[in-house]
Amino acid sequence: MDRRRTEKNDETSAQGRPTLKTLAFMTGLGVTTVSRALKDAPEIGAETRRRVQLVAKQIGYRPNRAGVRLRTGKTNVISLVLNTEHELMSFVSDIIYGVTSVIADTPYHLIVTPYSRSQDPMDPVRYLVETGSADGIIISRTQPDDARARYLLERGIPFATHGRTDMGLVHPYHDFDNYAFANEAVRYLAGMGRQRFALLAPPVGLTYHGHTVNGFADALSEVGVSEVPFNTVTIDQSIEQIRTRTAQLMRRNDRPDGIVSSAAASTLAIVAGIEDAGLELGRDVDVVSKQSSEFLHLFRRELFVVNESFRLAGSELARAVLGWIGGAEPGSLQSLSKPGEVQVYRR
Amino acid sequence: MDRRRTEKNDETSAQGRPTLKTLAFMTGLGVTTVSRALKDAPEIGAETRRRVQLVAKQIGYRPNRAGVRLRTGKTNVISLVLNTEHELMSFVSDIIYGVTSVIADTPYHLIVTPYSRSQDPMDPVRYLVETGSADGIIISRTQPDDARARYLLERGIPFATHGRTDMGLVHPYHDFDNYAFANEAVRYLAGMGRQRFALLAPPVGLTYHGHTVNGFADALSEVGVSEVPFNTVTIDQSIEQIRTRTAQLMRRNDRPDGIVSSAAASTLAIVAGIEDAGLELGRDVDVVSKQSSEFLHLFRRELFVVNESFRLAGSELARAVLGWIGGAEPGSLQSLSKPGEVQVYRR
DNA sequence: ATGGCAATCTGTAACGTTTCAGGTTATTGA
DNA sequence: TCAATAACCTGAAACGTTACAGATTGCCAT
Repeated sequence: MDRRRTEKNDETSAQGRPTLKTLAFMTGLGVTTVSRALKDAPEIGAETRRRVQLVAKQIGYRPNRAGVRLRTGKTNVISLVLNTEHELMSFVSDIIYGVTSVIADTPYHLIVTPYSRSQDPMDPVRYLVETGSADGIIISRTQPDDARARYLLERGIPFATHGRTDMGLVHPYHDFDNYAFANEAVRYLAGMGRQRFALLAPPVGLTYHGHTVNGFADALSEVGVSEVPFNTVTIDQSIEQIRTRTAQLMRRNDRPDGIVSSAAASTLAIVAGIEDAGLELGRDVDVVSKQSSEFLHLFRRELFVVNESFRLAGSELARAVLGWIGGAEPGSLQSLSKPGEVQVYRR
Repeated sequence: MDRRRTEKNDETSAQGRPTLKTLAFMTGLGVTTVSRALKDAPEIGAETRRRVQLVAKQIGYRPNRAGVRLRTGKTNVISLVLNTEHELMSFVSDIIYGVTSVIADTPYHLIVTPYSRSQDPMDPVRYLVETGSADGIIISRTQPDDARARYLLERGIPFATHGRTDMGLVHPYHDFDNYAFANEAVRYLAGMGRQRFALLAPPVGLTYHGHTVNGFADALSEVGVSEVPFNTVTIDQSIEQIRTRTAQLMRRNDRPDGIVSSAAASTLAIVAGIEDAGLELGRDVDVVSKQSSEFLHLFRRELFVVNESFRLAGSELARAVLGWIGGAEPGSLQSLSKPGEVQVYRR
C-alpha cells in the first residue's frame, strides 16, 4: 500500500510525524537550510539556527533513521555478536547493560546478532559487514589469531573485542587481566600453605585461556608448588562434566589442595565434585574463583573470590567502538581491567 | 561526503553491493519487474521470475533495509524492552536466546531497548512507537493494568507481553503458570508434613505477583495450613535484604517450616538467612524454589525446585509478535506454560 | 479486419535525508 | 556609482525500494 498523503503536495503536515519538510514549512525556510541549521552548520545565520532548533524541539522532531541511513550509509547501530550456546549467562545480561548504559544518550541502537555453536564465528560478522547493518561491532570469545578482527580491520569497520588478540594488529579491546588473576590466586592459596594446584581454565583457543594458563604456571614455578592438571576440561564444559572430572581428580592420592576456577558457574560444579569425593571445602582443599556477580559467598562461605565486572566490560567496549567511529585512534581505545583483592567471606 | 558513484548514470555497477538496479541491468528488465519477480508477484512470467531469482541468488543480492524501510515503513526490527536494574540475570540472556532462535531465519533484527529504574516504563515504548523504530515489541514486567499494553493496543502496534494483563483487553502473551507453581509448592511441602508457610513473592504491582500469591493462599486454605508473612520483601529486593529478613523470620517462635521462593537468586539469600538463624535446611525448614537454570541442586541438594524456562518464553514471545505482524489473531497468540513436577535432588 | 482483453512488463514518483551547485541580498572597497 | 565579495539561503538530485498507472504484445471472438 502506498503511504503517500492524500494531498499530493501537502504543506499542511498536521498528520504523521514531523520531517524536515514540516520544519521547513513552519519556519518558512528551505529543507536544506533546516537540515543544516539542525547540525549547526556555520553558513546558517545564528538567529535562524536558534529559531529552527527551537521549533524542532517544540514539535519533537526526530530525524528519520531510514532517511539518514539511505542517504549517508550511517546506521546508528552497534551490533553485539554473541555465541548462543557458550556465553555465560551473566555475561550476556551484564554486558548488554554496560553497552546500553553508554549508548543511552546517543542516537545508537543496540542490535544483538547471534550465532550458534555449529556456525563459523565469521558468519554473523560477514553478514553485518555485507549488509552494512552496523556502524560498529562488538565481538567476544576473542582468539589470538582472530579471523573476525582481521576481516574487520581489512574493511575498516570499527569494532572492539572483548579480550585481546595476538596478531600484531592494533584495535580497540577491553580485557580482564586473567594473567594477574590466576597468578594472584595461586599465590594466595600458596600463602595459606596449599601445595598442589589445579586450574579450571577457559576454553583452549580463546586468548584468555593462554593468559590464564600462563599466570597460573608462572605463579606455580615462582612459589615452587606443583600442578595437578584438569586436562581437557574447561569452563565451557557442562556442569556435570566438570563435577565428574573434579570428583575423579579429588579421589587421587596426589589430589589438588588448591583449585583456581575461571568461572563462577563452574565453581559450583567443582565444589559439588569435591563433596562427591567426600572431601570438605576449606579443610581438604581451597578454591579461588572468579565471579561476575556477588553470589558465591552465599553458596559456600569458604570460597575465595575475585570479581570481574562484565558491566564494566560492556561499557568500555561500547565506549571503544563509539570512540573509533568518532575518529579516535584505535590504539588509544584499549583497556585492561586489573583484578581486585582476593575476597574472603569465611568467618 | 556524497557517496554517489563516479559515473553519474552507471549501469556497470561493478562496485558496491548489488541493488535492484544492478539486477535490472543484468537481466535486461526494469527495476519494477525485478522487484516484483523477487517477491513472487503473479503478474510476472514464470520464467522471468525464475531467471531473476537465479541471478539474485548468484550475485548475493540482499534488499537494502534502509530503502525498504523508507519506502514502506517496515523496519524488520523486533524490540525487546528491558528494565536495566530489575531484570534477573538469567532472564535476559535466556530470553534473548529464545527470541533470536526464532528470529534467526527471518529478516528480523533484534534490538534491545533499555530503561532504568527511575524512568517511566512507558518511555522506551513511546520512543519506539513515535520514531517507528520497530515492527513489533516485547515487554516484560507486565502489570494487571498495563499502560504500555493499552498504549500499543490503541495504536495497533504488534506486541507481546511476558506475563498476562488483566484489563479485559486481548493481546498476545506468554506466561508461566505461577498460580499452579505456588499452589503445588505448598501442597508438596504440606505433603511432607510442613505446617507454617512463607512466600517470597514477586514484586507487588506485577501481574504474576497476584497469581503467585493467590496460588499460595488458595493452597494454604485448601490444605488447612497457616501463613507466616514475608511482609514487604519481594524477589526484587537485594540479596542482603532478603537474607536479613529471612533470618529475622526464622528466629521467631512461629517461624515458617516451609518456604516458597519465586526466584533462584533469592533462594540463595533465603538459605543463607536460614543458616544465619542457626537452622538447617531440610530439617527445620524446607524450601521450594523456581529456577531458570539448573544450578540450585549444586547449592544445597535439600532444595526442591521447579523449572521455568525463559528460553521458551523468549521463543514463544517472538513467535507471538511475528504471528501478529503476520496477521494472525492476537487472541490466538497466547500461551501459558505449566510448571513441571517439583524436583528432588536429596539422596 | 477490429475491438477487447489478458498477460507481461515498465517509467515515474515518492518515502526523508544530505550534498552539490548555485542564487539572492546586503555590504564593502575603490 | 559599480563591481566584488561575504553571508545566507535554496532547488535539484540521489540513496534503494515499492505502488501506481500505464504501455506493449499477442490472441480471441466477432
